[in-house]
Amino acid sequence: MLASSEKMQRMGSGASVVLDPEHGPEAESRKLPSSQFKGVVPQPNGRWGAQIYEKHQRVWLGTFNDEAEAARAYDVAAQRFRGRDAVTNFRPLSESDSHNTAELLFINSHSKAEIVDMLRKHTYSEELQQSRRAYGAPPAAPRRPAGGAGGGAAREHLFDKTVTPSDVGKLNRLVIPKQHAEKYFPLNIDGVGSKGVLLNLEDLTGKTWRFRYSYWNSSQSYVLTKGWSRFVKEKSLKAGDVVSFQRSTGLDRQLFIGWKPRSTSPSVPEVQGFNLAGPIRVMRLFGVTIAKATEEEGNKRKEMELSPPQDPSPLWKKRFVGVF
DNA sequence: CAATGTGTTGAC
DNA sequence: TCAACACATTGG
Repeated sequence: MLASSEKMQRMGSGASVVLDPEHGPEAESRKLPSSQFKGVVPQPNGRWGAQIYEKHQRVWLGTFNDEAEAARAYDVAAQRFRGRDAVTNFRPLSESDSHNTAELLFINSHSKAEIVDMLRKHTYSEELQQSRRAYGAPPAAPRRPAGGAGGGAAREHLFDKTVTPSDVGKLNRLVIPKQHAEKYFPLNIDGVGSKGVLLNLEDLTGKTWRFRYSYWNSSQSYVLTKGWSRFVKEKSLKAGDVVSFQRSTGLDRQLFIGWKPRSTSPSVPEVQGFNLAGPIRVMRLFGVTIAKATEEEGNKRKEMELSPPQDPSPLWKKRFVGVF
């Protein structure tokens, strides 16, 4: 929604910078050349440092030979620290582009500390590259039919959901329980501003399913929307069936989706360790108790202005040492 | 010794 | 929040 306001941004002041009005020979090269990029500061040795501020404190993002490289580092950090509407040097990263989408998801899937660490070690690009193979993977990325045991990386089970009638109804959406959504599919951090991303998940047949994943402010819930109905249709999903989400533990963090039929047990359903407990009623999130009714249609409750699910960044008090 | 990045200040 | 600046600390 705010995309239009993403102008950009060279620092205004830079233009008129007076390059050292030398008084005379005495005026040594004392002044360092200031950068025209936001978050970039000159280093005595001619290199460039990148930094971002958070809560009155500077977070050092490392040093770089190339000024623009430092600026990009700042942009990445800004994206992670401040979300979609961060003011950046280059990026407005449109989420409609699957390529950028992948990067946004990558960024938001890592802690601030992790992102900063990558920037400082100059490994960000490399790690992003790997993540691309899992997420917004272009059709060019073929995958093994993940079937059997063998070979590749193992999968870790993320979570399951027993689908509700509305999950398989005409609404074309699957509600992902908040607790799981925020743990495994982190979206943009400032409550609003996240328009969702595309998730690629592979099923047992090796087919890749692409779902739009976003947060609905109106219902305070995370949902899979676009693409979901096709999955429901093809798998003939019915209320009570269980869908499960897994992820490769390998370097490529390919996501997988599976499902199994409803348990035959009439009372408390339970299948092979699957958590088939009923709908969530109450949960605590970051110390806030959240009441959540059963997923029903006319559940039009007023928005209750929860504190945004802000990343609890614990380790940004002073410096971050040994945090990684 | 050179490079890094922290301490600190003042402008915005 | 932010960059400028000085320099203590780090690392080879």
